[in-house]
Amino acid sequence: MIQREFNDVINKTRSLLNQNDEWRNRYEGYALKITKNLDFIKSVRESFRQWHPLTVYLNTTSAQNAKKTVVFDLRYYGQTVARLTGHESGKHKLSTKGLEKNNLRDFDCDIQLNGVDWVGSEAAEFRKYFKHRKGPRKAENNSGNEEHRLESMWLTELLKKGGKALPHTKAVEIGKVRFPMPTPVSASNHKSVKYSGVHGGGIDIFARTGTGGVNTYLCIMELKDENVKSEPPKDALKQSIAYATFIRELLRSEGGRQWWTLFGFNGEIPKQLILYAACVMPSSSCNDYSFKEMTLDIDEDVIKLHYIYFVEKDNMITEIDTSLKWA
DNA sequence: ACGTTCCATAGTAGCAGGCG
DNA sequence: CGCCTGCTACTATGGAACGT
Repeated sequence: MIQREFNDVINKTRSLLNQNDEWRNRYEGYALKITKNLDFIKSVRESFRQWHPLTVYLNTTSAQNAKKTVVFDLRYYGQTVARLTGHESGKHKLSTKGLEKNNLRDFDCDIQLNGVDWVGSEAAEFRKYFKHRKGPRKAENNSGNEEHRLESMWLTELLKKGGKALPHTKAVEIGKVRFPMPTPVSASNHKSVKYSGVHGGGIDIFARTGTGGVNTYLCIMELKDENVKSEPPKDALKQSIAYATFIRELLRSEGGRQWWTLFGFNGEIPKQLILYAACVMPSSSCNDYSFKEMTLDIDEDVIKLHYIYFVEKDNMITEIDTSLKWA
């Protein structure tokens, strides 16, 4: 029975998280530091504009270190092409250090920036280059990047102001910046979850879904760039269930209350926490609907399973087949 | 009816590009 | 360089949708 396989993932993940509990203090520290820096991060983010098609990301390390300056990643089709260092003074700097090789290889971009002014002509030149460049990476070395592209496309979709493909679903951000949520477990090999400490896997797409109040749930989505027999939806789901299990344990841990706020909620954590775990995959003949409405228990809390099968053209979502009730 | 969160729409401000 | 114009990221506001 497939439900048993899913429950095994939960039990395995919980047991790993109990055997290795270094993550508890570590993640509590993350939440404390990030919360402390949050206003600064937000103020820097609001002090400059995001230039389409470049998008701004913030990682955990940078969020923790963001006291006087904050480093954002600037990504193009999901790939980092530059770093923006925001300063209290508003004099932000742009640098391509360490990224030049791939920028040239993947995007034919030979512009090298060494901490130039964000408002200066060199930075403008750089933005302009990507603004006018058409399409993602050059095809000959695009292997491995497809998932990044789709992830970025989905985040853009879920952060749109209106007319989004998946209504009432919004990506979780930190200080109004895209934030890849880390975990201490690796679940990318669907056959076995393992504990990986600081080198754990990240949640592909982390969102809130619902219309407000107790009717809004965190949704842990695992994105795949293919939907084929060898890597079917249920394997992606197992991955999202493992990460959802971590989020459940995190929210029930010492630092849980602060994470709840960082994730975008004002109130207390509900007595019964409901988390959604979903696979996000291109629609194909392998679409699986068998786990629709399936609910898995973690003590008093639950994980509800969902699917999101989509059709995409030119980096835009054109069709959606989902169990999320808002679509 | 209230509280919460997301959505739609209109208005604002800052950038890019064109032109002299 | 400075001015104008169109475009777009962002903000503000009011409303919708849900459970309690």
